[in-house]
Amino acid sequence: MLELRHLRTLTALHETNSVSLAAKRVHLTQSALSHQIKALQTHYGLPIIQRRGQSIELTEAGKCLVSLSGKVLEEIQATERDLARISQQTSGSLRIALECHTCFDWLMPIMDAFRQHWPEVELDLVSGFHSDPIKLLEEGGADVVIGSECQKQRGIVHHSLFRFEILAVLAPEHALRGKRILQATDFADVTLITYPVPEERIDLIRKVLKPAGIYPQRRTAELTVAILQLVASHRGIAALPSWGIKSYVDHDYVIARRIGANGLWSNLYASTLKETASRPYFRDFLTTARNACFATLEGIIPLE
Amino acid sequence: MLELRHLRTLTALHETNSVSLAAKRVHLTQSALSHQIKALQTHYGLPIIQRRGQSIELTEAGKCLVSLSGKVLEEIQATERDLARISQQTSGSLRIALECHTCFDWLMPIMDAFRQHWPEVELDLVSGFHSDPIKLLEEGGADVVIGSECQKQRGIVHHSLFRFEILAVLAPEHALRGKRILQATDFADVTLITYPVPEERIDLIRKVLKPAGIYPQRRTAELTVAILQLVASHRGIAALPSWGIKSYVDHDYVIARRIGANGLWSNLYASTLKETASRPYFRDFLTTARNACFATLEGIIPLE
DNA sequence: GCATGATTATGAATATCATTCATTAATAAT
DNA sequence: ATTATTAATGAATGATATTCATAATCATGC
Repeated sequence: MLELRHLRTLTALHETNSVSLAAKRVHLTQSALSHQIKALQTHYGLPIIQRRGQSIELTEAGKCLVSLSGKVLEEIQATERDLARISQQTSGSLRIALECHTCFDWLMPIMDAFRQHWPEVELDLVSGFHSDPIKLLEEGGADVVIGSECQKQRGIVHHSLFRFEILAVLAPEHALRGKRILQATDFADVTLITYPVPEERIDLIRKVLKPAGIYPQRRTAELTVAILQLVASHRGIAALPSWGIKSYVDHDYVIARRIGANGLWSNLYASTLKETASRPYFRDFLTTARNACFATLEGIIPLE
Repeated sequence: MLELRHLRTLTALHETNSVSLAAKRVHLTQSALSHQIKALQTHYGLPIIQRRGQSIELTEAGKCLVSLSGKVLEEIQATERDLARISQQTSGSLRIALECHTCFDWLMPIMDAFRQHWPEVELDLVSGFHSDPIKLLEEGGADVVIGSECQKQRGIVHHSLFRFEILAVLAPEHALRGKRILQATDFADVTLITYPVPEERIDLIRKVLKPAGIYPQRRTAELTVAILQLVASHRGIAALPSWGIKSYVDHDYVIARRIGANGLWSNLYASTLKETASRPYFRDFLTTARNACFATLEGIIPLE
């Protein structure tokens, strides 16, 4: 018989077009999803998915169930908000500190929705640069830190968001355009365009260039668009999340290249104090953020 | 985590105001529901039900979840209809034979809804009296028989609908009005008003009067209202399902009395051929009928 | 008031069934 | 061809919902 877990699986399948990726998304194994799918198919006597070579595609029946899933899961979320309201756990503060500037891109619409749903929660972005953002939580300067840190620390909980690839961004006519994959040495003689944060917070430098002993020139800009403009006008190369530059790449404004054979990957977490983690409005924020990211951002992978 | 089974349970609780009755409704034990409820309550940190002496009441949180349940379960049913449409198992015939005339009362609105949902299914009521209605199924004269028979028979499936009480119906000023419970002997000198069907199909006669050797006068009428009119004008006593006379009793048009210490009870089944049982439109009809009956008719009890 | 019958709650045992594990089959890329 | 991914499958496992047995709670009748 149909259960909510099937619906959750269906949406994941729909958004990933892959059984194994969808499995990660719902924190199960690929095998579990295969079994679920098979059970559904025999139950309804209809194929739900169709193999299309490597990836899969949803059949008409599958899409039917996905659209059901969308409606149902939203209604459940809404009801759970109502329940929080009844238990009067509806107010508090959610001040978000961002470690990575690009995250503004996907965070904005989520914050708008959040304000609608939790009018009594004081929602804010913590501005300015902070050398140790996790410290902000303990000091009471922020309630959530969105960053790549996930060291175990008493009193702190790290909620996984997703894994994403950082790509090198070049002008379309750049000399390196011929290479499919860039190596550390390719950065020796270029200017690196970054956000105005210290070296150790730039993954490309910390994980790739520094180990190779390469220290390129740097130039900074505050906004993603500004960085891309500099790149497009041949002032240098940037390294940005794949989803942050997608639309610019699609419009041939810039081109993107993998860094290293396996690519340069980074993880994103939403870290909070233990007490914040159990607040209904934070749980709602978290699931909304995850759903929105997986639905909107291409090329991201679930963590754990 | 919330699952559909919880929602199904919630609606059952809402409609019965009793854990044990709700348990029967969803074909589980009372204990299972108690555990489910407890799990939900600890999960949301809110009480879902409240004991009110013998019965229970839903709290605000409970009602919240019930209204969710209503929406969600309907959407699922609708989607499952769509799936049937995709698998093209959407046409056929559903000719319904009624063993008990009173069933018109609840069947009518269900048939109307059914026509909307399954326009390609030929829906009909098989008219006239039939001595052996189950035979109609084998002969191909009907697709569903709604009656109280449930003898095992190869090729036939009996789908339980509900259990209900048959009450004696009297004029408010009737001589027997003082008795809370009527016995077989009380029927010795009265006229029994029934539908125009043979004795063996009238539960009161078959189960109560015949065993006691009592054969009262009989008078027949085609329609329930006609029977009640005769009762109200002192032409005799009738024996009808509790839910069939509720509104008349509520308006003091007639009064109702239990027959025998434990009451006279009867079961209702929807019987079909095995092949009909698996048709999506029949399954939809069945769940709709059950839901509608349990939601509308008071005093009925789930079977099995 | 006490006993009785009916209802709900609870803890331990059980059974069910979803999930994982270990493999195989299928597909794409080098 | 070979290797690397991905999906499918059957058996083993593990989690957990359900039942069983029982206690607690509450109305009702005597």
